[in-house]
Amino acid sequence: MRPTVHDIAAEAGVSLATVDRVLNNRPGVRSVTRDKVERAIAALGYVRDVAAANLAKGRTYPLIFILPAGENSFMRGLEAEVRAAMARSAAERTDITILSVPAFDAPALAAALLDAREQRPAGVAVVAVEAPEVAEAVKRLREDGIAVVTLVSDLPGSERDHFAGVDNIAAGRTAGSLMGRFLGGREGPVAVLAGSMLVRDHCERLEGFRAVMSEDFPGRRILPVVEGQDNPALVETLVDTLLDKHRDLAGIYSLGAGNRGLVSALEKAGRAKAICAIAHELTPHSRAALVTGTIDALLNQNAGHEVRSAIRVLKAKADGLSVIAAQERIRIDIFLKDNLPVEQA
Amino acid sequence: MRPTVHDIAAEAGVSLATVDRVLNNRPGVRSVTRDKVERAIAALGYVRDVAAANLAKGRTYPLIFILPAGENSFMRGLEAEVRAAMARSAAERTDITILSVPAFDAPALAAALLDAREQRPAGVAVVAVEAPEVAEAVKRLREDGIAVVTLVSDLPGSERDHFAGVDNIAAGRTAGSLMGRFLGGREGPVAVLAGSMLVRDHCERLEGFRAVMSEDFPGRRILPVVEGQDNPALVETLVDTLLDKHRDLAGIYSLGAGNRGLVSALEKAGRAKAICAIAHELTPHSRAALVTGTIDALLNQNAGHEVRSAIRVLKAKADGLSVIAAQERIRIDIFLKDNLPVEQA
DNA sequence: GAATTTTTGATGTACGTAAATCAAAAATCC
DNA sequence: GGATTTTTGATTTACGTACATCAAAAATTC
Repeated sequence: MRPTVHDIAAEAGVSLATVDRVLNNRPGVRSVTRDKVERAIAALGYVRDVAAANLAKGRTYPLIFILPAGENSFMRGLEAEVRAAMARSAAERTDITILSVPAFDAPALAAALLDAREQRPAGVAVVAVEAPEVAEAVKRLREDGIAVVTLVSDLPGSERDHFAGVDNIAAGRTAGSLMGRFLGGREGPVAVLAGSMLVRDHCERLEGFRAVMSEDFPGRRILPVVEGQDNPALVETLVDTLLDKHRDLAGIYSLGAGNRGLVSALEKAGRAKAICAIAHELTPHSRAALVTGTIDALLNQNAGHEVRSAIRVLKAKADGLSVIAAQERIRIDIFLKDNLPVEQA
Repeated sequence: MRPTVHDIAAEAGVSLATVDRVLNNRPGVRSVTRDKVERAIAALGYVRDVAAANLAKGRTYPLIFILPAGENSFMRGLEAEVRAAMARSAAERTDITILSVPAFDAPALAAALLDAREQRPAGVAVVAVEAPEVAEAVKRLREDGIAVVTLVSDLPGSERDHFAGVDNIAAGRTAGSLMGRFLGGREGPVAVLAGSMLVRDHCERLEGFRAVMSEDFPGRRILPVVEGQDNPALVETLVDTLLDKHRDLAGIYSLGAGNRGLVSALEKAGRAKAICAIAHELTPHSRAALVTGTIDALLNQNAGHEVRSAIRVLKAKADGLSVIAAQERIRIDIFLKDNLPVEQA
């Protein structure tokens, strides 16, 4: 059987109360006694029963998630995952609130962060927009002892505790590698479609993509980036123009959202099969396009994993514990039509 | 606050003892009373506090993992993950034992299963070899009320409770898709290297690979399968022969283990860059080969996920609970040199 | 060495559930 | 309607930890 506090008390020859004082860093223990207890803990290999401890403490973690509003499928999926986590809140001793802010709007985001601060949560998870006022707001939260985790899109240089998201430079590189290889010897330039250069994840994907293209496929011409604001209608118009202007277009890398617009533009023009399209995020729309062949490969970050990781990290930080970075790393999934996960109900 | 058994008792107007009888299916409750309690549970949205319940029960789950012996890197990684789970056993209330059997040896595996049965565990996880005697042994375990999960390689048609592994047909299809696209218009046949056709996972990968090649890339010639027994030395000899015999070889799909042999044969022959190699499982060796470019793509199943899923399922089955299949689905990871996870310490 | 402060022990309650016992009440049978 | 069986209530103990209180013992100070 696994040792308990009683066993430690017996082993160390002290009372239960003293063991408790040592375990929970309560004052009033001589250092010799403390040593005795710590030796007993080490000797028996005692580990606190977290379930029993949480039960006794009855502690809960009030957390706030700040997510962009709008019809972006990925973000709505992310929100669904947060709601799923809310359903588990009883078991996980969390108390989660969702705050919605306009997409790509730094002032609104900063205001929402300060709003969140008023509620004195244990932690805040936020899909960041890169701006000084946002970084400043994050700093204020941290000063109040509120843990802050950036979600999906990071805010480097700020004082956030952790970033729960994928390595977007690697994602861009992967997209570049796939694009280069899929195109093989085929002629023609490649277009890049982003949401907004205000968010870090998009910038990084672009950086990674360009790096691989120039290193490994230097002959391929990359057209200037087009920003679609993650808005399907705008994206469709932009792609219409691209297709019209570049009759020899070989590939499109869509590194943001708004895939619906991309897909309908390609299909409308009858160039879905001819053009190699690589996009991000597995949503019902992008999934369908992958199956029909309009999209050739999808890079995905698992929103569920990201949300669960953010919660784990926030709880740990709120308790002043460190996290095992490797364990919280979010992987980049690559989906072809052949390895799509079965659709969930 | 979340409702407790006391709240249900009050709401239903019965005693705590009666609530307990209903919750734990104990006898001696009239159906009218049972209904009353169940309505109260539904009305209050009561969910059992699993942590508290486990604490009170003090239940542990004795589990046995049966793994193939030998120097197969993937299997050793799998074993390491099982050992990691053993380290967590206190927190998870499991008591895990590992049994090692020779690889691809059905009689030995069947004997090990019956051995495991003698220890009356709550559940057994096994890397299956497909043979009637193995299926028969699994049946005996199930008759004794022992939960059985196949791990990595399945045993379809047997009475196992669950398969914790990837969809290997999809994995083979994915490999085929990548191979076809990476080769593009390049000339030359493709070789296929397996471990043994005695294990289901290898058969299925081959099936998926051949299906995609004939559907999507019908012009490409696929050479007859070569079996390397997951043995690096044997694999190297076989690949030497292949390279010698087919001077125009365009690609190699290695669907089993023994990547070390494949890599050294390719590099020795100076044809590492010219031949498109797709292999399975991320190990230190295959990782290095991916970085240098000898291997072009790696398909991977995350051994840690598989082990943890197997344990969750075994615990649930031991308690007679059902599992959410979608939640236990293991994904197929695709790694290129650009999206390799950072090496862990 | 007496007074004071610090350290330690003993004990009890709480968290939410499981499981058992015994008595009381209600339903069923003849 | 009395005897019997079934159902329900009341109460207790336990799981492993947290946390509080009060008294006793030990160490420190003057």
